[in-house]
Amino acid sequence: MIRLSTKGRYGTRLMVSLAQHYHNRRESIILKKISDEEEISIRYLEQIIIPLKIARLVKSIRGAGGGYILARDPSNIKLREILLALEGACCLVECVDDEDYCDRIKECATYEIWKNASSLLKDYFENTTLQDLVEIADKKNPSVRK
Amino acid sequence: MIRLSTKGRYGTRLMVSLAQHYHNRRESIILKKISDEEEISIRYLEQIIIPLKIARLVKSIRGAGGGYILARDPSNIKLREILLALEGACCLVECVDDEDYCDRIKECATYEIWKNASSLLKDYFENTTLQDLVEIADKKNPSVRK
DNA sequence: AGAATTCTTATAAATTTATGTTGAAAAATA
DNA sequence: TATTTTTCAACATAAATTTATAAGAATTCT
Repeated sequence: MIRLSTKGRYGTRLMVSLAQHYHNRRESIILKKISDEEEISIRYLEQIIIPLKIARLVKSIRGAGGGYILARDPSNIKLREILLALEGACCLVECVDDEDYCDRIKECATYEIWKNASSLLKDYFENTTLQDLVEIADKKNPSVRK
Repeated sequence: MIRLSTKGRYGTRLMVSLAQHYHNRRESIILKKISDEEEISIRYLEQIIIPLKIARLVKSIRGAGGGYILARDPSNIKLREILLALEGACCLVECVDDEDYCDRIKECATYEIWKNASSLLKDYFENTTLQDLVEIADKKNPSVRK
C-alpha cells in the first residue's frame, strides 16, 4: 500500500490537538493529555514530537506547569510542513526528491509517473493548513470545546 | 515519507518490462532477463510476481521455454490494477479503505484529508495505463528495441 | 534423460513501530 | 534558597513488518 507511516498520521493528529488547544486558550498542553485523548502511547508521542520541535513547529516548556504549544498560529502552518518534518520530503519514491538516489532516472518510465503523483499530493498538502484541519474537526464535533 | 513500497515500485517496473516485450513479439519472457535488465534480485521478483499472477494480470508458463507474459493488452491494464494487486487498496491510510479499521473516523479531522489525498492518487492511477508507461519509456529511450 | 524454468519454503537482515526505564531541567512553593 | 513536583529528554529494548536472499522441488520442453 502507498502508506503514510504512523509517524505521519499520529504526528498530524498531535498537531491538530495542539492547534485546538492553542485556539481556545494559549496555554501549553502536556503530552499525557493528548495521549489520553487520542489513545496513542505517550512514549511514542514523545518520539514523534522531537522532529516537530526541531522544525520549529512546536515549542516545549519544561518543568511544572510546562508542556507543548504551537510555535505559530494554525492558519500559518501548512500540512506539508508537518509531513516534511515527520517523514522527510513528501514524495512517493526517494528518486523524486533525490536525483542521485538511482541512476536509472534517465531511462525509467515509472519515474515520471511517481513524480506526477507526488506533485498532486504535494500541492494538496501545500494548500491545506492546520487551521483547515481544526475547522473540519469543529464541524464534525460541534459540541466539543477544548 | 509517504512511500510506495519496493513491491509496488519493482512490480510496476516488472510490468513495464513485460509490456515492452509483449508489444514487440508475443512471447513469454523469463524473469532472469528482467532481473538482469532492471537489476532486481530474481528471488525478489519471484515473490513480487505472485500477486500479479493471482490478480490475472500476468500468466506463467512453466518448464523449459516457459516464462511470463501479460494476460491482456497493455492498453487494457490500468496502473491502479497493478498497484491494487501489489499493495492492496491504493490509499494512504487503512481507514480510508476499511471503515472498521479505526473507530475514530467519525471524530477524526485527518480522515477527510487522507481520504481526499488518496482520491487524487486513485484517480491519477486509474487514468494511467501500462501502455502510457511503455510510451514514456519509448520516448525516453528511442533506440532501444526489446 | 537432461536442461531450463517456475514454484515453494525457509530464513536472514533491515526498518518501522511501540514500550519501559532512568535521568535532567525547570518551575512552584515553602 | 532548598525542596518537591512536574515535565521533557535520552537511552535501551522488543515486537512486527518489510525487504531480500538461499536452496531445492516440481514442471515442461527437447
